[in-house]
Amino acid sequence: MPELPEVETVMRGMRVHLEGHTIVRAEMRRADLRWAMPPDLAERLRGARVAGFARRGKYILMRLAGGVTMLLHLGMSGRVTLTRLDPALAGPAVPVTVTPHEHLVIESEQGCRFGLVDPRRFGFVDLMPTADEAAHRLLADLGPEPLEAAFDAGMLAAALHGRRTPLKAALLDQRVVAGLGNIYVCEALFRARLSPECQSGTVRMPGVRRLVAAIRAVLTEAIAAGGSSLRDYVQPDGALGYFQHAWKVYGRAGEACPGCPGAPRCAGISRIVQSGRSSFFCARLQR
DNA sequence: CAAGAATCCTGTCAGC
DNA sequence: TGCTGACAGGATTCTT
Repeated sequence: MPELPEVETVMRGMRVHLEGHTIVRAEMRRADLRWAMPPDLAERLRGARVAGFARRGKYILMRLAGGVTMLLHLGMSGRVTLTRLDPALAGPAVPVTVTPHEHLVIESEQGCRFGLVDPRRFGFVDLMPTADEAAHRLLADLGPEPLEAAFDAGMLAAALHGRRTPLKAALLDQRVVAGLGNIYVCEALFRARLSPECQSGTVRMPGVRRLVAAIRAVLTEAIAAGGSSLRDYVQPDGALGYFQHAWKVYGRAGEACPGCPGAPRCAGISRIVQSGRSSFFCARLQR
């Protein structure tokens, strides 16, 4: 579920509430996520100081002072809750989540409680030496970070070159660019006026430039809005992201296209299925 | 090799 | 109200 903007929002929340803290309690309630959590996860977290956080694509990296990194992926339904245990400390006292789907709980000496909730259990948690982060099998093949300078039209054009797969599928491929998911690919393609069905390798340079700009813009705006809330995603403090109100095409099948007001030949927003996932687009505007 | 389908799992919602 | 089937933000693995 969570795509780059939601993962970035969660990571920032963890940074604010946990950085510099010392873990005093860790409890693994259910280890069998997509892949099993390391059996010794809880004991390796206990006593560690949280040194800092990073994000790579849709992955959160929590670095511990002892040279260990906890890798966290939220899958489709993963959610993080952060609550204050001590009501004397700043911030509202939030009731502790009661759900059978809270699989990992971490508490800090400074009074923060972290919970990982994931009903579908497509997410996962792993540990690795911080020095080996780049070589982790799930991180090693990731493409460029779309909000970093290295991601530009030349790089994207090279990644798309020779590909016959539909553009939609290429952009969902985390080796092409890291962090995009179904929602933001649909939105970026709409902004770039490119069809999700067009063959990746045939997109000309002006289109690739529009696409790079559109990806950057939609992600930047979504992060500023705290991500998109739908179904079960909320920010770690419980607040709703509000970027879902800014969607132009995602989930809007049958509605009028906001890009061609009054155009007689615009059939509105279409929904098609590509490699098992819904694509939303305007067939008049996106070619 | 590359493209698409199947798969993991649970919750929600539309339609009958 | 209750049941059934479709569908959901992901990413790997299996088929063609």
